[in-house]
Amino acid sequence: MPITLPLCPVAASVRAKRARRKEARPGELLAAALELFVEKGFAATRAEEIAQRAGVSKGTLFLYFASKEELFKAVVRENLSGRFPEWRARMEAFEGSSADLLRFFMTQWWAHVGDTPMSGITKLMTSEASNFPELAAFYRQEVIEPGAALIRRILERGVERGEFRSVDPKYGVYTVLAPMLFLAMWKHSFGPSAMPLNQLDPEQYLAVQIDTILYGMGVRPGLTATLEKTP
Amino acid sequence: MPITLPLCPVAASVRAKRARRKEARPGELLAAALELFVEKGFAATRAEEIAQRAGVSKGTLFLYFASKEELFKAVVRENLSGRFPEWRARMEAFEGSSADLLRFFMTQWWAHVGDTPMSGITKLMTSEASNFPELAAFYRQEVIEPGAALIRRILERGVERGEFRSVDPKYGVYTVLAPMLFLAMWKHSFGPSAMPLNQLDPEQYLAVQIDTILYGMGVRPGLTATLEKTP
Amino acid sequence: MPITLPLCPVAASVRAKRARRKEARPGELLAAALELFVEKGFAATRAEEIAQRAGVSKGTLFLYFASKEELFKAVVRENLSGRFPEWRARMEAFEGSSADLLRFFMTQWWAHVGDTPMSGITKLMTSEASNFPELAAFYRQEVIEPGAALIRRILERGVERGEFRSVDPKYGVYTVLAPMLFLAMWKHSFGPSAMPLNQLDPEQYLAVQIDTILYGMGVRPGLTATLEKTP
Amino acid sequence: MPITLPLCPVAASVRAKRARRKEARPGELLAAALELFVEKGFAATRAEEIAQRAGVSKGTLFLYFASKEELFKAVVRENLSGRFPEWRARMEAFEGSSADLLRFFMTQWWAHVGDTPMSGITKLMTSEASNFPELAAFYRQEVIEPGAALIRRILERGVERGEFRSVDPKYGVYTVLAPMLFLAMWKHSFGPSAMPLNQLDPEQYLAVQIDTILYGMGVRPGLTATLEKTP
DNA sequence: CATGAATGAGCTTTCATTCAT
DNA sequence: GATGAATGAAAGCTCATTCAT
Repeated sequence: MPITLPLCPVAASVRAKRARRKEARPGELLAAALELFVEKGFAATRAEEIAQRAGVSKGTLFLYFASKEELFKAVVRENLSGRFPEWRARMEAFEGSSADLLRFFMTQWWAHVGDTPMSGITKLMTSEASNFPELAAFYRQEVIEPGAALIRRILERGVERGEFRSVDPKYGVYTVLAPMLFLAMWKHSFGPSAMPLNQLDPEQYLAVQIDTILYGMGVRPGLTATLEKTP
Repeated sequence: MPITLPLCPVAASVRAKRARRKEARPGELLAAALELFVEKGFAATRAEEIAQRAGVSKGTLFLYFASKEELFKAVVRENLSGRFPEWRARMEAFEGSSADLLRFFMTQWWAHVGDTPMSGITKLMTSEASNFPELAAFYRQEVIEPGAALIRRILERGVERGEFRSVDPKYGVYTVLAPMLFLAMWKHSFGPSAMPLNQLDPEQYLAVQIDTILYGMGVRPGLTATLEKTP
Repeated sequence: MPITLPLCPVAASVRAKRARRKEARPGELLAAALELFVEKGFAATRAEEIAQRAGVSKGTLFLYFASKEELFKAVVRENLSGRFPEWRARMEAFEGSSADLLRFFMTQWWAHVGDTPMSGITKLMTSEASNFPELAAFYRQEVIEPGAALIRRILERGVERGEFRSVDPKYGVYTVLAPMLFLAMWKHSFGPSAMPLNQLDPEQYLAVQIDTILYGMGVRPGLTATLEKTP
Repeated sequence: MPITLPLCPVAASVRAKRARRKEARPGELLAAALELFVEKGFAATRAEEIAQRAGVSKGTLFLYFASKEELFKAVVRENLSGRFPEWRARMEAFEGSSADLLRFFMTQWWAHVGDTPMSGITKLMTSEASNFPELAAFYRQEVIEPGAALIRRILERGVERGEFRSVDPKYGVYTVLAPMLFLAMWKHSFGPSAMPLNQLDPEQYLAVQIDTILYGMGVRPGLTATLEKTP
């Protein structure tokens, strides 16, 4: 009479449990690191504190990440650069007008980056870039360049399809980038100290920015697909 | 027979020199600290380096400032420029179109703040705001709010005079503020490390931003004073 | 109906393999430890590395040896070659001239000890003697003294047979010992890092040493059996 | 009426006292470091311990030496490499026979290096060379090469003046070097564990070695300046 | 028995701050 | 007042050792 699988239930469960634990560690550490880096900055965050928040000891952290810098890079990869392929694909697959695509891009950024702790990393990198040149180079290569490329393609798409007026491709990118970076920085700097009346509502802020950019690109509301033909 | 003073001519001259410079000390320290804090951030700047650059010893620094934090606060307070009344007056006196006024405002800001070490304070405060919340609130009240008010008046002027399309007064301000803060931050963070091809030229950047903003406000180039003459 | 054992064929085979190798474990660990201790010294050798090279886990190492120190002691004890009686017999049986015997002794040492991993133990013990005094005394008694006795007998034979000039029996031994120990140490310390031009060729080195010693003993080349025939 | 110098006795004495203290520090630290490095090896010696033994705090050590490695290098320079010029000059100025020069060289080495804690550094470097390649390279360049050059010149002098038989210049050096290194190593390894009867007396040891080397070089006692003319 | 994830004491180095001079 | 030598609390990282599985 055949004994049903698994052949070794006990050993299997043991290995599974261990594995599950081991696999969970990096994630827990990455989450703790993200929180603390955002809260206190890269330099001011102690490795032991990260470990503590992740519920492990100092040594364990270095079992999974070779150094504090590597941990930081992993945080960025996990939350930003690792997701670019997916984002790029989604942008490529977008079928609506370029105005809608830009709107989609910026609101998606807010939903998935700006409104999450990851926006703190953006602020942090901007603040500490000059102190950690290696990290800055990494961030530039893994986040800024791909991000800029993504924006550039959106703008080119708009121009190619006759939806946007022609803009300098290099500086046009900043027209989109600046409001996003501003929002990330604001949120983690002066935003929190604002009086209730002066609070900046991110959604409204973005809406106005998007409107102005699109208007600036020559897109009139309600006339999304046509471009002004005036002299 | 009385021994003529001073007993030690050398020491005496040193003392004289010291006395002469004594009142200048805090200022020199603040200037040195500003430079270094901007260059490297608060945490990464060593107290000794500040003292050195100010031409005094480490001990002297702590004679004038109880701690590095107190020095930081003093640096920011010292650099809270009180020029807003003057700027406001100049803006009020401006007689050209509102588009020209906005252009004037932003290029003037670049000439007198953005392109000077003053922009370092902006970068510094934005970077360290979360570590010095009271200071951030102070800076917000003394610098940001007045600046925002100035921008708001320019926009209102444009709308009142029928030159700009009507925008949300609160969030329209950020349309102007964001590119400026972005530029100040960029200049002190990723800018310096960029490859020559990726270098951002501030004047060109600002020109494109201004164009887009104005275009977004409904202003067409060459038609500066009129709005929406297109069909 | 009885369920045929084993319940877990895979685990069972693992267990079998383990059992088969179980007795080999300490030996494999000792061999790996010898190699690594010699290469890098006691302090610089990591326990995990030893385990790895022995093909077991870190935990297993501590199952067989209570601590790294105990492992070190075991390594040295394990390698205290008991070949002295055999060597002594061979020396006693030697029938040629004492000069040839000395030459034979030193080249044999090189062939069977100096040029083998065994010399590592000499280097290791010499290096770590001050950290493990009891072990050093043990090594001295078990290896050095018998070795010195062997050399002493060779010298005495030469003197007795009128082949060597008379030398202090106690310190003459070191005339032979020093070049050998030097070679063993050099090989494991500065030798490997020497520029090609500075490389020391052991055979040539030994040849010159032997020549000088013999010459120093009054033996002239080609006149091996006679002493001091010169005016 | 002239006031006699110094113009500022108090300030001068203060400065002097401070200066004396500051100047004494490196020496105290170097002495403590030498002791401890010899006692426990490079890796096993903790920086704090060195500081403690020198009577200062951990931080002070790093005020004078950039790192533990630099401290070690300074120890070597202070005690070995820094003295080579003087030693070389003394050897150059030597006017006696080459046999006496060699004897002089080796006994001087014993007096000024071998019989001092510095011999421990020799042993230490030989033991740990493979662990600290940078230090090993430094030691080779600053100590071994100059030392070997010195010995080579002595041998060449003897051969040129017809006092020594001609020997391979490369391996001849080791004939002199090996007994010295052996003695240094012995003293710090197996020497201390010897029974009183087996104790090696360095002076006697060296005397026998020198005799053998000279005899090996063809020098007969009492005939120091003439070389055998036998076929 | 064997594993390897986890631990935490321990190490070098930095730097704000103090204080004798 | 001014100095700068001295301090010692951290911080990042390593690795022998433990122990749940």
